[in-house]
Amino acid sequence: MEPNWVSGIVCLYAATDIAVPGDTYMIAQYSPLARKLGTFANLSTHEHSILATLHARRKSYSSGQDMVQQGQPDQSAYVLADGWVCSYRLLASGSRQIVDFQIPGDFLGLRTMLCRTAAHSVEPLTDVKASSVNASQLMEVFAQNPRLGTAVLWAASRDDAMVVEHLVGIGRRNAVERTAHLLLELGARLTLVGLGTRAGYDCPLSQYLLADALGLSSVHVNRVLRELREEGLLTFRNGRVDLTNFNGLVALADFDQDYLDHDGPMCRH
Amino acid sequence: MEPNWVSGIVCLYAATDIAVPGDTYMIAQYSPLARKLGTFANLSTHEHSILATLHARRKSYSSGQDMVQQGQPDQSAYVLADGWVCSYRLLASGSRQIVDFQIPGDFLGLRTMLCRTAAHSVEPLTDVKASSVNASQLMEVFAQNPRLGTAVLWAASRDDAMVVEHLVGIGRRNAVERTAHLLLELGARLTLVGLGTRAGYDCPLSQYLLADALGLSSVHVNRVLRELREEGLLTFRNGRVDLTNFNGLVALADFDQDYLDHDGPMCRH
DNA sequence: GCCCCGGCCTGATGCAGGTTAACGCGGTGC
DNA sequence: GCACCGCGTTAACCTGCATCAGGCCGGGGC
Repeated sequence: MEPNWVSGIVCLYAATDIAVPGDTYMIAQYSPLARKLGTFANLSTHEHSILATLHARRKSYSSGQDMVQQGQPDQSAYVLADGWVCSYRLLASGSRQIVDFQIPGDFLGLRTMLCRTAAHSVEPLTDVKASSVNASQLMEVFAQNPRLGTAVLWAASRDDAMVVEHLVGIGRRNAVERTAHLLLELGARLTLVGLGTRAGYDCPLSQYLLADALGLSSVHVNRVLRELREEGLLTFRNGRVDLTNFNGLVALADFDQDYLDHDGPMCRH
Repeated sequence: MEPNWVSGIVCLYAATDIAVPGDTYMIAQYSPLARKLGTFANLSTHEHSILATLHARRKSYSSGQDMVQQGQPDQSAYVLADGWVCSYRLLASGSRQIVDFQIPGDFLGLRTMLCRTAAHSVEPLTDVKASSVNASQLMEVFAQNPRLGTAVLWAASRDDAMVVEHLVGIGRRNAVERTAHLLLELGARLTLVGLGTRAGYDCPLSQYLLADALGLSSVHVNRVLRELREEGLLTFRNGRVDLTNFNGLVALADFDQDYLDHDGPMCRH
């Protein structure tokens, strides 16, 4: 038998009870996914062990080789354990638009799993470790533990919010603001899974990739990065982003520090 | 008792059986929502009557007055019965980006309902009739009839696909292509609910609104519309869009006619 | 040693689209 | 009647970014 999306949504919606704080552990030892969900709701050891089952079928992919191709029907989703990935759309003109980057702890293709046809391609940017999660597996987790389900849906809706944020950025922010915003967002997301701090993070993106995500040419990305460096705001060199002046960047980019972590269903004010 | 998202998702996922064709009726008499979902899966009279219950609590809103404000927690969603609406984000700079327009048959704020904080504001562009749907009501529909639930989730994921499409457009298409694409997309969506044809449709959008959706200035939108008119591709005047040369537009905009209607979970090839 | 290639950096030039500033027109309030 | 306002339209000017073109550096193959 295959479980069922609708009643899953139904259960999840009611599942807003909070874990007993005493029932939690240090999260440093857990997977990025567990860390991420843990910032959203304290997770019990039992819940951590359920999450661990999602990592059962781990595979490796090397950079360059596509994981999902635009238009292909594909039913399984992935949880990214290690490495960076991007999802993008190709246009007839040959140019491409990167819709989002995925970092450890992120889901890949949750939506694809639902609508059965990939709306965009997915390509690893580094060597990648990911666990494939099929629908029934995920559904069972949801059914066993609605709180986890809520957390996962929260994560998914956070991803959507980021797509909207990129839309707003490309539509209404200039190149410098947009670049600063993207790099701050990546920083915030990486910090959530313990891979970055306010001071900076390691970032395997080339200027070409940044360009495709920002809707700019790589030449102009280069100029923008130089500007940001000369203004003493951030330095991006040798695969490392240093947020020299964090507050200055936040002001420049009109970055909402909260939108990534504090508006989940369990964090009502 | 309040039903629950997770098990709802779980049920929905399995619900891919197709309605018995004999069990359907002419759809002309039904609501836009029913027409839209009907193009995706034949609906029985029983299913139509369930859908009708969603329109129980109908309200009117007049253009100008906001329905949902950015950042406000709000738990109810809406089904749009009549009129046009837009969802947008305001920036600190004062400019705004319209994320999407909603037309009759569309849901408003499904995502907001899930994550409890509005990511963007919603404003009626015309006088509007909408039915507010709270979570438990929707969940009950899902529980009673998973096929309907699947259809609704399909509609929701189609909306997401459109946001991605807008992102791609703003990032990588020029003003003319982007404008043509948006107007074609609106045409396709309106046709689905019986409010348009390949020849054209009524459209209450001002050039200012188009500009905010396309990431352009209104002056430039004017130029672009003139170009499209002079090329004999489309005419937008007095609240009416005439698609003079439909195929030409599709070619110009690299418009994928299928992405709106034929990739739902029930339409696997 | 060589070449090749991917990534970074820079300058020159051109154009798409922003900005500002007008004008016209229909509607509406008084 | 006039004044006002929203919307469409156009022209003149300016600029942010693309495009083209080339140089630099480091790593890998041989």
